[in-house]
Amino acid sequence: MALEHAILVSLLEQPASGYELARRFDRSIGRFWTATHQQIYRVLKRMESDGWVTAEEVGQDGRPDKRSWSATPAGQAALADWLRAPVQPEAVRHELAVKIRGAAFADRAGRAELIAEVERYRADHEAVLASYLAGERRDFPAPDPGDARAALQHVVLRGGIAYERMVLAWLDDVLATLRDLAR
Amino acid sequence: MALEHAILVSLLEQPASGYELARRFDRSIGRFWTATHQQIYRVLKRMESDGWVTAEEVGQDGRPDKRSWSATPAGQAALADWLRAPVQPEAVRHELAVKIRGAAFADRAGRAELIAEVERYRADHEAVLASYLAGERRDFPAPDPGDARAALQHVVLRGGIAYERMVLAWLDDVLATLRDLAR
DNA sequence: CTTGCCTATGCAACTCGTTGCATAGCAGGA
DNA sequence: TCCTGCTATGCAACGAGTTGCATAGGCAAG
Repeated sequence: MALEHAILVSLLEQPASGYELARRFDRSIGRFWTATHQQIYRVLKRMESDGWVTAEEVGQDGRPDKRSWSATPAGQAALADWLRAPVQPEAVRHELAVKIRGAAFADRAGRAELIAEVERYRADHEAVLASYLAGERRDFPAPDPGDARAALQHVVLRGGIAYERMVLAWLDDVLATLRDLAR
Repeated sequence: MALEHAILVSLLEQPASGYELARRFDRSIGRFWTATHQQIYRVLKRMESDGWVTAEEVGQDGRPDKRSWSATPAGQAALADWLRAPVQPEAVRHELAVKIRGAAFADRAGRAELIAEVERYRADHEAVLASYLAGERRDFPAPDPGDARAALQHVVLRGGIAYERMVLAWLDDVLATLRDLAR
């Protein structure tokens, strides 16, 4: 599994507590790798016993103490090994595609409800695209050819933007098809 | 979970044995919903006890007997209920994106190996796109406005085609970015 | 004639991931 | 003052998904 490696990347970019990691997985990283706080805490513990990460107790005032995690050299080496391994074929789970094919076996009312649901779904993706574009303007206003980390983060973000644009165009195609059947 | 519903859609399109379903999940349906034969057999059994599907023993000569499954009216009703429910947010697991951000913490040699791996990955997606386009020519040579099932299958396939084209364009962007860092 | 592959179904063990719950201090609003 | 919500960590139980293996007949190639 690769959750370990996603955590390593995140910690190398910036050390963090389990809680902070969980929020990153809700926001930025979670766009291409989801994880709940439970998984993160459990995996961090395993990674600690493997020597991939170390924790430092950080006292805070006005807030509970936290354990700030960093990747160790052994962790970075494990990441390097994993980078060299072949990319696993993705396990796709595209629920909406199943529903669209399922619409062939629904009645008029069911299809009308599906159209409404696709519209809601489309609005969600429009919001995601807007937040990606805002993030791009904020974090990458001018390309810096010397900054490898920024260049790599930016190309991943461009992938997210391209994905969302593709999804929106396809959803328009889906809506046109569904509406055509309703006539 | 939605594996039940993916199976219902597939059986409504065409009754099948567990084995045949597994092959469909390897090929066409598996492009947007993966499942192994183990999962399929187990879920079919549960669906049978829920009354969503029924089996018919089919003797074959030259081959082992099989159990041909069909969706029941109760199964079709369950599918209709599910179609009406909100689409769950997808759990994205995009390993390559993690690796690309991880490349910021790899050395020259590691990045060179990642470039080779991305090229291999790109070739895979090029092959998938070619097979989609061949399938489109084969199955949808001329649009038939009266055939709802075909129209819906076609729009899902167009989604797959759009996805693969987007991925290929993005991988070119990724390769250009990685090669730029190697200079 | 043996070896490997395809059809066809299934059990058992395991890992991964989710859900529900618990604790605990502090901040801000009704 | 009480209630809600945020930071921060974690246990326990469950369900989903994977991996390895087993069985069993037929077919084709070497």
